[in-house]
Amino acid sequence: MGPRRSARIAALTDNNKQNESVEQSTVIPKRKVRSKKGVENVNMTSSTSIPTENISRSSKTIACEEVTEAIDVLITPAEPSINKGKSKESTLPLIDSSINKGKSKEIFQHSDGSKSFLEPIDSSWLQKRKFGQSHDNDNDSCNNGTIEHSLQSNNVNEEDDSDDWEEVDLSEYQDLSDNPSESRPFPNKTIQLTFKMPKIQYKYCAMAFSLIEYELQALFDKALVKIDVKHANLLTIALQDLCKWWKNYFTITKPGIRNREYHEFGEDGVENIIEKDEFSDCLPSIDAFRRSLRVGEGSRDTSTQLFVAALRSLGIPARLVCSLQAVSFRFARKNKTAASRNRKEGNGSNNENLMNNNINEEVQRTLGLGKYKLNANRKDSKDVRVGHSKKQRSVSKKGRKQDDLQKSDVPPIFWCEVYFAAYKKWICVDPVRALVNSPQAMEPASNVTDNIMAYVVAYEKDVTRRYATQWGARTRKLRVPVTKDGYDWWHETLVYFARPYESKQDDEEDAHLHKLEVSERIPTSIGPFNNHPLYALERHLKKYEIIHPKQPIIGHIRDEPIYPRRNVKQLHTAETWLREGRQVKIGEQPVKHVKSRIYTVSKRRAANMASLYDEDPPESGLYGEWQTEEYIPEPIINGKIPKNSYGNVNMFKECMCPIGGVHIPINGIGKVAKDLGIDYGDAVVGFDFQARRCIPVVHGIVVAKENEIMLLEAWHEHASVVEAKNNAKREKAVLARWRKFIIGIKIRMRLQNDYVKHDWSDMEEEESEFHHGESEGESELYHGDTDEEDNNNSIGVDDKGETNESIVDKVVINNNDFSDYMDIESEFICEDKVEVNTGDDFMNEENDGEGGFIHEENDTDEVFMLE
DNA sequence: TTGGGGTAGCGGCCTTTGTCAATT
DNA sequence: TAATTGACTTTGGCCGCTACCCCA
Repeated sequence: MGPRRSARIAALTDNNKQNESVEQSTVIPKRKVRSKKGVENVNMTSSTSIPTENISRSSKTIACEEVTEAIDVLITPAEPSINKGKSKESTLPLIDSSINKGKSKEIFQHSDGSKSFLEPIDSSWLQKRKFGQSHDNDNDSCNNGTIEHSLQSNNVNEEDDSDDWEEVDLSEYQDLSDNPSESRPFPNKTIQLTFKMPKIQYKYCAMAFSLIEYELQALFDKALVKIDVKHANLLTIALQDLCKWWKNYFTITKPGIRNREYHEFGEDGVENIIEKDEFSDCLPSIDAFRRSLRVGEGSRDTSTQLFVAALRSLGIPARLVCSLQAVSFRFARKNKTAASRNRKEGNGSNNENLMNNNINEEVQRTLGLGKYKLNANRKDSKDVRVGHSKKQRSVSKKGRKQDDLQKSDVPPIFWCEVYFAAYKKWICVDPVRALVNSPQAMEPASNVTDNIMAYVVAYEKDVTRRYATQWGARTRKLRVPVTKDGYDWWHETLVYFARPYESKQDDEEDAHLHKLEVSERIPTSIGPFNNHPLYALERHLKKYEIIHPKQPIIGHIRDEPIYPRRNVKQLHTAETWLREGRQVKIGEQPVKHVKSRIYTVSKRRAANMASLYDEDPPESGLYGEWQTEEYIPEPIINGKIPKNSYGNVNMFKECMCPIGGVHIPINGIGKVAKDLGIDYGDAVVGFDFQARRCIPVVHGIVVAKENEIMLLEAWHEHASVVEAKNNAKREKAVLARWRKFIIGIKIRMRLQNDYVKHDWSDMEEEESEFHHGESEGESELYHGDTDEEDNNNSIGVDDKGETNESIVDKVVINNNDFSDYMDIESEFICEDKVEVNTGDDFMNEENDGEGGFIHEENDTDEVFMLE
């Protein structure tokens, strides 16, 4: 079996990192080598390595498997006499075909005490066998597409299948093998290399492998010796036979995963739903998975997954395909129907309606399943919920028969694909229904709600187009749509799972899928033409669309011409094209007229006037892109800026700037230009729509280029003058506030000096009266007869912020630069602190006093914040 | 069973250059 | 007196899509 497996894998390649490996395999020339003429001998030793290119490739391949431990291998020059394929040490015992042939249900006692019809996988021959297998696989990868080296000769019936091997001119290698000392690729010295040895992972493959009847294995061997159409056909037959055998072997007990609606998840959450699911089996561990294989029972999903494992054990490059049952982003249609029906009929109470809805949901779900039925231990509860529908009862009756599951022709969620190197294609294989190369059979009917085909993935690749016969008409619409700004959720998601490199095989497959997409058959009904990516009908055109040109006509449906979608063109008004930086060519007439939308007040008035005189409402002419050209701005002559009818310059795009002009995007600079006598135009860059009014957005001005420097210099000068003025204004305002603040302090102190020392209660009363009597600002008590006198009574604050009033013991401004307060003041919040040490502790309360300050208590100082 | 046609309901997009009074 | 600023209004109407129903 070993050498034949080598051949097989050479033809079809390793399948774990399938694309990469398969690509390598496809370049393998016709040459084939008898295992008798092997040129290498591999011994297992413990040493390290001089990795060769081929070996490193091998190691790479193995690394794709689940490997954990590394061992060292010593390669010595080949000894042909040993590798005649008959070495007893390297030859595994022959498989007794009776094990698999007709006696597959024989019961064996396993080491763990369990019983099954399978021979225990830890039997010695199997251990040896899988050891041989692993090396065969490894070595195949080492061949680099030039020659195959048989490392192990565990030759099962070698004489029998020797006819399958082709004679290859090995003169080049004959020398090598006969005279090891002269070998060129391997000099006459020991080469040590290291690679990782696969661990227990092969055990699972071996389990599946051991189940397969020997005739089937032989058939695959025969089919895989060569890459041509003849052998590809043989491989198809082998796959069909394998499927039939698998269908008989594996008993389907559950239908598998089904699509759910959003509301079904409720409060249970996804995990609980999965565990409670009656339709699929939740395999919590690899042991459960293995047990399912051993017993030969499980859901349809498990069946396919195990089948893929079996295929891989045969060396077939197979990959699992899954039609993801994503929860729809739309509302549940059926439920809504039922709910509305109940509403209309008005039968029963709300609770009854609710119950009916639930029942209807179950009915729909069950009907959607077609022939599926639950297994025996679940059926009772299900029957109760299903209700009294006649149709449903019939489904229920059918469902009791286990055969229904087995014979079900409802497309599964899982299936697999096998790579045919001869065709350079992945071929669909459905082990549940024993179908080979029937991709169209994988698509569920449109009325089935439990199986929605929207995203079909094969490992890391989206292969939906291979299976969706109505990709553009139906399947595409089931997906989360691409947003207007181009965000494609699905594409972005797949990026995380994609390999960082693309192989030749990937390119071929992508090209094939693309070909399928663009060659989708024309729909046979009207509906699917709506928004179809390839075809279009005139009736589905949107308001701002037109078909141009009206040739070619692809076909007709009910006497209505079908046009290619690429001929559907977008139309715009002349104004909209202008905003895109394009203008309508001279002499072009609108290709379509639409009723003008009445949005602005001015348009409404125009419409009212029209209706007053029984005139037709105003219309807008629409133009296609082919009727427009790039906007050509007018030139500036003698510094005169060309303007539109509103006295502005349209600057929706930078390319619309008048020739010889420059856009200065500074607001307010127009005033400076005006002062200098420079002609300018306000630059309109867009529109705002507020309260049913269209307001142009002006950003800067447009002037002649020769005036730009002069204008900018004047602008900077103007800006500095304005800034100085503003600073002076702020400074004045801040000083006024400081004056007010200090006066407030003075008032408090006077009050304290005059009243507080005598009687606190009196003070409180009088202060209360004081607050009521005085509104804000200085108290009249401290007003002089004149402003001058008043100022003399107040505390003066010089530029350094120091007071000249002796009654205040100390006023400290915690800021070195007084001017900073001006900036702060402008925001009406002063975060810097003014420390006031009055010597008395009379203001230990928060107060928004006459001076407009707030007192904050502090551990160490009295701190006030200006407001 | 499938699909067309009609209807209802909903969400979202479209619109494309004021006027007047108070204040500075 | 001219220039500037800010409030006003307040929400329409249509398109496109989907769900649903009825019927052929």
